[in-house]
Amino acid sequence: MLPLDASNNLEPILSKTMADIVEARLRENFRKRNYKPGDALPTEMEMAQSLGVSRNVVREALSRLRMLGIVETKKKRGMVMAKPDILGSFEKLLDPFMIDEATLRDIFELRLVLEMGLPDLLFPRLTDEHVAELEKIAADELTADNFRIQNEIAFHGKLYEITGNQTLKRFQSMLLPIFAYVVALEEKPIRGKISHSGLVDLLRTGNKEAFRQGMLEHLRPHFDRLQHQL
Amino acid sequence: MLPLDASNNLEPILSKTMADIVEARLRENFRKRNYKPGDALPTEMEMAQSLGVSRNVVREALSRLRMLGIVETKKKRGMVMAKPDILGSFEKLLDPFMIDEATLRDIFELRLVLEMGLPDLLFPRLTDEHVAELEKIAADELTADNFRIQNEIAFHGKLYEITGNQTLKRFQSMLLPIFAYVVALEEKPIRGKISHSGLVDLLRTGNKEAFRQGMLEHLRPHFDRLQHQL
DNA sequence: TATATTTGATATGTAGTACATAAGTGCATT
DNA sequence: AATGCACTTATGTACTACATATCAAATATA
Repeated sequence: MLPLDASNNLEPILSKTMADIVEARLRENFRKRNYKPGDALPTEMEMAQSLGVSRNVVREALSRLRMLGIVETKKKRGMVMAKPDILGSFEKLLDPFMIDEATLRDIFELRLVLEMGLPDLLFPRLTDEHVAELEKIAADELTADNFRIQNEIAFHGKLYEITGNQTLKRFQSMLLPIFAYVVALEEKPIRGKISHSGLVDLLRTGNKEAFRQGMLEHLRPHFDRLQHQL
Repeated sequence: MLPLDASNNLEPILSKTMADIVEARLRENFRKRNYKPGDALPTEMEMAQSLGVSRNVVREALSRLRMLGIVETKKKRGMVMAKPDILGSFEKLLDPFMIDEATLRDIFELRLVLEMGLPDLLFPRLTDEHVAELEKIAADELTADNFRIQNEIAFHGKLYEITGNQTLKRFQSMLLPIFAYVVALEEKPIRGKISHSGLVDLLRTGNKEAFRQGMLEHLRPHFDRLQHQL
């Protein structure tokens, strides 16, 4: 009655638990049958019986899928597929506290790359209102140092927001703690030669590449740090 | 004996299960005590008793953390903290099959942004050997259409690889299926004016911005599609 | 007939017991 | 000291029991 399917190409012994196997089988099934959000699923007992395991094991597997938002359960109604909030789940993992330094640095670089590629999404969707909003934020740039980070976040966050790409915006928000963490690890905070106001001016010219170069200057201190690590 | 901590700012009623609560409490504890990989954890029974819940509930919560690679368990040795493989877990979520179209499109754009920001990581770390490897891949560009996608993947994948940023590289690999999926959704496959060979030539000049503009041309068909959706 | 109420059935959520299995620990024997 | 044995312990799995929420059908009511 072992559900260990014969397709089990003998990989490194790694002892999978039943819950692991059931989880995989369920995912596999969902995909094969092309379940869509809202579709009803069998009951826990039915799954347990058809897989030949205890309800306990099935519940452990379902608990995982539930956490990821892949399925939802109501008391009597049974289970239904749900549309998982990918980024929400991803957020649970992006805790600087449990990421090794090498990966933190990688993510730091990833953010820089995003920032440099952003203009190509930004400019096609930029309006005068957007520029006005950015200008307002940039005007607060020179207040007390306590709020400097806040202001950084507000300004760059706004840039992502303007792209209209919700996923990108949320992704950036999630990277913020990591960015802050890595920056805090390093020594003195240096400002780039180009300020937020300078960036707004470049935006207003409508010259995408000029803006990109401005952004590069704005981020220069961070890029310079990277060089030292090579 | 309700473990519902008072810090529970009253959010929408959302009925959390005990497993949800225990999971949150455990994470909270791990962070508070600054557990590091390898540190030993209490036994399931101890957790259950100290939290006032059944071992079943604790196991469901631990099962989730285990899936994410946050903890590891051995038969008698008890549990220890582990270093989670963020991207590995993220991969489980990035299945085009269960992501809604809006998000798919967002991710598609995200990839384009990455590609356009890449030069700033690429050039500082580029060597002659890298260029040679890219050239070799580009040479295969014009073979049968069956392999065109393969070749695309190989070339762009190589670019990410050259950055030396493992996380970025893996992230890009994970986005590939989504990219392919979205492209397949759209109509005719059009090639940009600039081929891979053209990009290699630009690389060789050492002119970062020229290369970036080349990349923009290479990706032009994709960017154009975006415009239509605005 | 249509609406409201009650009742019953059902699936999930939680608790608890039991036992198999793996893996340390320490004792005993050589 | 090294090997082998029994003992202990924590996880993995199975099973039972019951609370709770909710759907559905039957009943009562206007």
